[in-house]
Amino acid sequence: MSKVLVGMSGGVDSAVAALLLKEEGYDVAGVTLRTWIGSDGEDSRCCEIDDARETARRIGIPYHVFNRVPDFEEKVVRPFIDDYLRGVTPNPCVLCNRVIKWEYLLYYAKVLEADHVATGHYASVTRLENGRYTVRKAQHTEKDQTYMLYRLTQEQLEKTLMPLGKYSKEEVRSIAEKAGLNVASKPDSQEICFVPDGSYADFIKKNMDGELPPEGNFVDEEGNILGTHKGIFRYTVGQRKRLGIALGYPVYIKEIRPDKNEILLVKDDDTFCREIFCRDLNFMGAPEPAEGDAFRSQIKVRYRHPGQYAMVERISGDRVRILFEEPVRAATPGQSAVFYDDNDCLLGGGIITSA
RNA sequence: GGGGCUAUCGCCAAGCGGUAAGGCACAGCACUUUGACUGCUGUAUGCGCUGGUUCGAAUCCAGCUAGCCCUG
Repeated sequence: MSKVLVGMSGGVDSAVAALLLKEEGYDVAGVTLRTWIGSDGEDSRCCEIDDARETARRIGIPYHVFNRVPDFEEKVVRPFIDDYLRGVTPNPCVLCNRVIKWEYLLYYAKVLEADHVATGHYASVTRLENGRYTVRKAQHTEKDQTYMLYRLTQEQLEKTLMPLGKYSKEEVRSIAEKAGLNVASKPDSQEICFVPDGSYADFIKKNMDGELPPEGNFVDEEGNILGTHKGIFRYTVGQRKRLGIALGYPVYIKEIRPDKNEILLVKDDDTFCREIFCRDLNFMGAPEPAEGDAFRSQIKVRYRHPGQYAMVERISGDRVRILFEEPVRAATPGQSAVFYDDNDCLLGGGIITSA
């Protein structure tokens, strides 16, 4: 019998993933990686251990908790803070999946002699004809989570099971309910797990070293000063709210310029652009393209983005140029551009450097 | 010194005697395993101040105050 380690967050999704695998006949064990301890001593929302343990007991599987707090701090939280301080908008979940979740899930799978790891992501692991592993978008596309998974390696995917790809959120909840799991109606997780109150600016102030980034100017495209911003780490491209500036019409952030400590504001239509560049590439369904090669692909520029067609051209070892067929809104440095084929399979992706 | 104009929510701004539009900003909620976007809801018992006319005034009248402009 094949043994599988299920990463359990304490939420419904991973609980049902464990349940389904158990029903399929796998030898299932539950694992929670403890990644964060809130300042008030509470567990972060990413690892509500009591709920996970209770669920495991209910399903009748062994359950383990492993401490990865220091790793998470170093590999996810630190870069998150550093990015914001340099005027870049990070996506910690994308990073965490590769360097924490899969990294340590697989490590413990080896220790516990499990053949597979599994999670409650809404996505399916698939092997393409070319022999490569990839993830396919969830059938219920509103919940599709493949965007967050694009950094996973072939080695990680090879051993991964995602049982929820065919299910809708409603079905998952109803399965949980039928099984008598107490997490059945638990609210969906949201926002950054280590910033539960959603106020990441306060979080950064509390956790950074050194001086607080200074105030600076909001400017328009002609260089006119429109107002004062409260430190670039508080802002992101495409942002409209909380600028504290009243021009009579809404304005959006087009660009954050750390070198001048200024922020460029434009009218809504001007947040669009056609060309962006990426680095830190990872190829999944697509084999590594040679330098100079280009392919057409559907691209998501943020988690909730329907996707738009573009040509992706590898312009150097770790750099790609993306030219959209239609302008894309508020592509943001630090966020990821993720490539898909027409069968909803993930081809690869990278981190946006400039738009 | 004389003449003129303007004073309505944090900003802009409708209103022109009948019981305070709207935009921006702001706040809350919804949406969301990132940041955003978006949507919905809320926000002046009061219209520079003091009197007066009127059934009724932000809207008419008088005085005062402040700012702006023109003229000496």
